Amino acid sequence: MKPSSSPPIPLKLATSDATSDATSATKSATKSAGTTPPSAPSKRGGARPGAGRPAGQGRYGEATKPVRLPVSMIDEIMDYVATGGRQPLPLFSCAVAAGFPSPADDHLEGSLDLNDYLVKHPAATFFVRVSGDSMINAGIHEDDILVVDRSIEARHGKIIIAAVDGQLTVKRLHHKSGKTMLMPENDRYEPITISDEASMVIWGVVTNVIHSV
Amino acid sequence: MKPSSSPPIPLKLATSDATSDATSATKSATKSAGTTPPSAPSKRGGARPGAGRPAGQGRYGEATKPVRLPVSMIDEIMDYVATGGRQPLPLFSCAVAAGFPSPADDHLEGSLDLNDYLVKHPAATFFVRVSGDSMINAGIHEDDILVVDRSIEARHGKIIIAAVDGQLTVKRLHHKSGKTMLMPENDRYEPITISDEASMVIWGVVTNVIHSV
DNA sequence: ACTTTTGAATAAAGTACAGTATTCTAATAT
DNA sequence: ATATTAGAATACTGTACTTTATTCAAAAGT
Repeated sequence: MKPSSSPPIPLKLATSDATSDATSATKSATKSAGTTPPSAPSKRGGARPGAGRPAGQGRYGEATKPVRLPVSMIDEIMDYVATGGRQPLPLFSCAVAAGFPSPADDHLEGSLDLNDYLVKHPAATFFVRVSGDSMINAGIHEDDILVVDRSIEARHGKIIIAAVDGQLTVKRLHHKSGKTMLMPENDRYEPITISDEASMVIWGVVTNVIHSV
Repeated sequence: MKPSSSPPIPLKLATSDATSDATSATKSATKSAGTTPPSAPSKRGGARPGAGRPAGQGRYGEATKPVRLPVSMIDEIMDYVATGGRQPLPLFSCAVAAGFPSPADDHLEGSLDLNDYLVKHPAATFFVRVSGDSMINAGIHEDDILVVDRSIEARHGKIIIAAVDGQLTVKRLHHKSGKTMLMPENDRYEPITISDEASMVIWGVVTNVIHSV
């Protein structure tokens, strides 16, 4: 699928090459000088400094440099470049503005890159799609996507992803007087007591919940 | 693979300049073979097909091609390439596995790229940081980040970002019998009736809520 | 027989170059 | 005076070419 909805790069169509044969034109003019009166050659477009194509008129509005890239990634890279690279999108805030009516800038907090914001440890991060509503009071709903970081230590009170009896669950981890429990946040569910620590494998700590409205 | 099976004639042009002194000296020494016996040159490393550096031994393990890139993005691109390009992280699911104990693969749903998932229209998307708890029952908490898409039509029932009297708010949009209202989802707040449509500017429709646990 | 040395073969990498595209102005035409 | 045109200047672009790096096996050494 090609989600390139916004083409910010103006692609210029290659026109045919009628205009660019300066050399041959000059040559023919020089050659024809013998047959044509010497005054014939047009004298338009005088020689002068400052003529020529201005810089920054290229596809990218700036200088370019050839770089070698693995062939398998070239398409993806071109896409990446065409969409302006990593796209930190603007971040606004609902905070009460100083005066009003308030221009957009009064609300502008800066810009935000989702990957930077949500994925602090790319090699240790994965996602989990939620099923069930056992953590509804923690704001975790069915079909939400959880951002999970394996590199964060699973401490008491953290919301974790754990495999219990081969079943993947999201619960809040409780360590209390030597006992380990997995606490749901929904009155209709009961806490799970972990009698044998070996029967539970903690996959990681939930850092964010992504909910679709 | 390589359409040109015929080996091109390897012509080496002596273009080096810095070494020209030494080279020419050596050359002349070598060339003036009168001094050196013709049998002298070592015969090791015999000529044979199949010798040479194997393909795929380069930095990327595959063929490369020079591509022109805007200079301002080269560093970023090299980073992008070095990290393996866009990194769709694994997505798991809590769904009940067929058997157990269940290996991780039983839960693997695929992979997910956050930007693809959350930002459908990059040019029309921005983020809003939430303040206040007027939408708490919609699962929107203080300091959550909202993903907002300007290109989605603000219909009745959608959660929207609107500027009312210069104040940015998130509410559910109600159109009812010709009246427009902004509905909070928290009993402690009152609906806002929009008497003058001109006093409200709808910025966009909320598509996702990102919550930090 | 085994190890070490050596140069050819070949791929990788970077860059220079030739060809192309574009703009500006003087010369010409209206 | 105004509009049009042609040509020079110069930036953009892709790729061919040079240079560098690496591997392999034959030859030489032990």
